[in-house]
Amino acid sequence: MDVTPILESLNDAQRQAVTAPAKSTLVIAGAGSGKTRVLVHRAAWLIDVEGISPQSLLAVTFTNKAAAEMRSRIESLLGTPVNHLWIGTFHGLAHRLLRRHWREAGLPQNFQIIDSDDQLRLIKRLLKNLEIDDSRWVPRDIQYFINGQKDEGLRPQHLDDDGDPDRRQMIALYQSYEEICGRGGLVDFAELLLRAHELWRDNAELLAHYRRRFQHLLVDEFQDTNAIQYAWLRILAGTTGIPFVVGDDDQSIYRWRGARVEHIHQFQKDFPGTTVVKLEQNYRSTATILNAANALIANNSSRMGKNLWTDGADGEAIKLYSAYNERDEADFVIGRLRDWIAQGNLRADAAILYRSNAQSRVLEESLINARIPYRVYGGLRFFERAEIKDALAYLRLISNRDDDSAFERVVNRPTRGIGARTVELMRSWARANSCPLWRAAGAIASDELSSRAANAVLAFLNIIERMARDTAELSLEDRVDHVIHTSGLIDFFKKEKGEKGETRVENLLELVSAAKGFKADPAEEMSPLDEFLSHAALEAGEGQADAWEDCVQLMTMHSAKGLEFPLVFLCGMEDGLFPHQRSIADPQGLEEERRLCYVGITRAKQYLYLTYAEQRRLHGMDNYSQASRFIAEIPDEYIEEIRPRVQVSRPVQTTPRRRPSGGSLAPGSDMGIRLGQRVRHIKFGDGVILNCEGQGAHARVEVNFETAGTKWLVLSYANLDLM
DNA sequence: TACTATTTAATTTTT
DNA sequence: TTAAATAGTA
Repeated sequence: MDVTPILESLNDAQRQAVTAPAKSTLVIAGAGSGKTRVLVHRAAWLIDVEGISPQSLLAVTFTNKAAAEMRSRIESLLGTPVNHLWIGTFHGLAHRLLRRHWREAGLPQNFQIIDSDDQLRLIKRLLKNLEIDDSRWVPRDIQYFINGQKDEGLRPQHLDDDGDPDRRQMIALYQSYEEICGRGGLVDFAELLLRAHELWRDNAELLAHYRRRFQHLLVDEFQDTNAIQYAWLRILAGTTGIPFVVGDDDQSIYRWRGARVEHIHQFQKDFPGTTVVKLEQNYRSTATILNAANALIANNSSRMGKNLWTDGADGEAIKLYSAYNERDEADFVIGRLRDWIAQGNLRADAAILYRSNAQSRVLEESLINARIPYRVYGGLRFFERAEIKDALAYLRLISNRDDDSAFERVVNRPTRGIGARTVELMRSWARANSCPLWRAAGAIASDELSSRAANAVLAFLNIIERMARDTAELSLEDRVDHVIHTSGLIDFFKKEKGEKGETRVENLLELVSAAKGFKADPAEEMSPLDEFLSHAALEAGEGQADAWEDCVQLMTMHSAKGLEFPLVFLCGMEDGLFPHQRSIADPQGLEEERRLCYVGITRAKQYLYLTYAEQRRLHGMDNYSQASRFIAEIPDEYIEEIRPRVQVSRPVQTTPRRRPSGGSLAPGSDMGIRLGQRVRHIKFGDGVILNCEGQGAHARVEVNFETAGTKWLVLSYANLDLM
């Protein structure tokens, strides 16, 4: 067997990982060290060299995108399509299992997957039903609680209230939520994982079957596994399965949604004799960038320990720009982008990264002014759009009348005279009889309702029944097409004025094309419709379609994970913003922020800019902040500070004239500023003016504050009071 | 029922 | 600031 194609392009460490003996292996793969490549080559190695059947391989990723990429790279490496190789997300694979074994899993055959939006609605409705005050019991908190428990593999009956009445209530709500889901055949994301785990736990034969089948378990982004995902892997591996997991403890940034880096340590305990391979050679960034990243992350405790290196050039120093405010910060970035583009570089090779989405606004405005095309990542995805979810809800009802979540969504959409009061009656009847809304609707229509309301309700029930009947024989796309028209959704959105309505109609038509392009897998034991609905829930689609044009990339540092760009800006490097205020107090939180910063820095291949604003408008309030502590954690030798281009530097107006009304300095005014003048700042307190420079809107003063130290402030923003 | 005024709160996000 | 949710009005 010629192993050259699989091994020739690998370095020693990568090769060691790829050819590791057939026992558990842990690969600690630093940023840009060829993590995916190792997984892909390992799969190829097992299949081609070790002669393992693709059937015996299970590859798990966190996103659909990563799964698709892995499959295509394996196939191109092997030079042939690989069938019967299971590659997917944890959720996708769990879903597959549950569809195959719905009976054993205790689910109805046509169970539906609900996304977090549906889940939240369900919880809100539940609170209404139980007449619980939703300001005391915040739906989001309850959702967080439920998902958190499920992520830990815990059912309500496993939970103890510890005598805490609040907790008891939470558990009770969890319980009620489960009942609703059970009644409607609804499965949320966390439930997919939990059920799949229980399926194996409680069915020895099934488990034995899958253990026999899947000998090799390949796992990507292992540092992001949560408890139930890890438990799922462990139960599948048993004592015979061979896990090959790849991750980077320094890039774990999803603790807040249940991910536990600790699994990396736990793994070595659970699988004694694990081969550990560290990939530390980086093929992405300059030495300067790597050194900075290494120095930063060294401030974290309990790491596996790892030092990225490159045999490439040092590259340029990291540039640090301290802006007056967020506008100035944006202008600075735009200036650099202009240079970049003028030098003939691709806009798409530049990325602006930030901690929170709200920061994109100012940057976007400046980009628009400068006429630089850009693309913001994140935001609503295709299958998450309201009109699409409406259409899907009709389809869900066609598939399953008991789906309360879908029922509530479209019962009066478009409006058909079924108001809040009528729905309320249905809810209480349903609650009293522990039955789905569909049955309740039929029941109250025949006695409790006024004839007008009853007619409206019956009309709705009829529409659904008729649609189900009339489309049963149609193809999926014709079915969708029929539904969006006869449901009245198209007409409803056509009436909506402005461009919004148009877009919504277009999106609905796009849904028909999506259905047309959707190829159902005949091997799956479900109807094409159910399969399409599952697909819609599990794969929410692209955020923005116009990825073609060459444009600057804007995204949060979280969404940048896994990507790389020749030119990167990390904006808003201020304490309070990054690290975020809400994480600053908690050591674990702070470490996670630091890892996020590490992720951000290591996105850059050649040029990295850090920028921060001395003053930033947040929530309509002016905030003054210090440079992020992370900047100080990077050794000076790697950083070059860029000073704002100062044109004139001379003292302004040395003789104080009459103060402006209120004693505060109006924007653009130079009044009252002289060296030695005592001033008071809303946040920094009292201080003395040491220095001034510039004029008009750009005039700045250096103030030595008694408690906050010396600072440069822009006069027109600082709102100093003369003392 | 639909539109408008008022209140409230405000990381990060994939499935 | 602003977006979303809620309350109040036509």
